[in-house]
Amino acid sequence: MGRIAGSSGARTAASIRRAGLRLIYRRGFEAMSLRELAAEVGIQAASLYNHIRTKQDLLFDLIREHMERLLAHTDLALAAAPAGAEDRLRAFVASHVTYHLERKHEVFVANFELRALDPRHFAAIVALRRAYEEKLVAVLDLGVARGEFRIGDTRITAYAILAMLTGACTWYKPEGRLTKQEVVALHTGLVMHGCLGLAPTEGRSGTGLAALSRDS
Amino acid sequence: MGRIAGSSGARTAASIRRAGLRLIYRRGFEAMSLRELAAEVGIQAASLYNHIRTKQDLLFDLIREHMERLLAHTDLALAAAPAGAEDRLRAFVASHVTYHLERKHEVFVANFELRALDPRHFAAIVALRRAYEEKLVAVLDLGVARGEFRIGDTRITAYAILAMLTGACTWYKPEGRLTKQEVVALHTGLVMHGCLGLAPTEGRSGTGLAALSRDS
DNA sequence: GGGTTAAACTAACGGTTGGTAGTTGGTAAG
DNA sequence: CTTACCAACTACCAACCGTTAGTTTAACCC
Repeated sequence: MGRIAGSSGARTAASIRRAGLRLIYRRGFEAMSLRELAAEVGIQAASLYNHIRTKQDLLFDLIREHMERLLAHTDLALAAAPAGAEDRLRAFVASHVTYHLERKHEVFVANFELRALDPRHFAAIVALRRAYEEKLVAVLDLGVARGEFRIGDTRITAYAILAMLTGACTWYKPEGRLTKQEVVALHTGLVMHGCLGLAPTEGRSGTGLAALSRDS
Repeated sequence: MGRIAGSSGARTAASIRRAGLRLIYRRGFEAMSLRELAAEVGIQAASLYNHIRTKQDLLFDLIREHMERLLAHTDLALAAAPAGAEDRLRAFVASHVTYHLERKHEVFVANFELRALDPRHFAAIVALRRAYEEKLVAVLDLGVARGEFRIGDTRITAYAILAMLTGACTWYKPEGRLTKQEVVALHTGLVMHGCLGLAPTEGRSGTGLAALSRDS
């Protein structure tokens, strides 16, 4: 048999990427075999090589593409936000959560299959991640510089915020109890109050509201 | 060759678990081969089967053991805490972060290799995870009932908090810039202020402190 | 419509995988 | 001091892995 009637390179390539993402998400990169992927697409395993260079390259491309889209999305959101730190943090949180809730598979793969990348590819992705984290750190630094935020260490706080926000897409289901907007609002509330609050105290404090007013 | 001079079943079994945990953490469960594991332990692959039933069972045992230890650790911390919601939340956060920073490998495996479990084992672990989450939800519910916490949805908030706290052990390094105590303090601050603050508002607010005082 | 290219196929490669069978010698209880 | 058991070994499956080679046919371009 040769080429199949109606087949199109671009369509097959897209199908491979879509199926690959889903399979890696569900079974893990190492656990997914190329025969399995090919079956999902509806072609033979060897035919995959008309569209990908290696299995490793497929993973790398998927992750890199996701990271670049994420960076672009964030730049857009931040560019549209006012100059104030609180507004920018709000914009970042909303952008991050919204984007992540809509890209569950990509997020999972990009976060938890990094170790399957070879050193070269790994370094490239880590650089992109770093660039992304830096955007949040910059917002937090701005807030600290302007006296709007009370936080201990902006980098660690950024990591904590990102972990919290990203975590949402491990349990979020579109048909679930909460709407996307509610999830965004809830996380925005947690982050804003976490950052606007007091610096962590080592001692005991009274009631929450008392502790808050102590600083205002 | 038969049994090797000085070999002991208990010691080998422990060595297998230790090496297995490290290898699964570093390379992933599917990527780790039993020959690789055996080499790390210093025996032949087939000899592993004197100590484990299957590869799958090794993973399950490692995760289950971790979850049970985590539950016990938390129970202890909560039992020692006062009855107030804020104190109990503080105790939970400190317990969780401390324990997790010390068990980086276990945490990673227990969180990200769940999909490698077959349905039976998967269900068992999910039940344990649920039980753990429930402990935090209970603390949050208590705080809401006593009017100490201002949060939207206790279950989602619990997920968000857990994601944030657990995230710490993906970047924490014992020899790093911050001490364990500082990491605990920082996360405690974020969580406490996040929970003691306002319920999330949909509109825009002024400065952070103004927003806080609006509700107090 | 002839020639080129794209995209599928079949067949197979060397290597690895988790797991089993059967054997052997050290360990320890009686 | 015997004997039963434990924990290692060697040897070997059948299945599967990612990948390559070579072939065939549909689609596209001039």
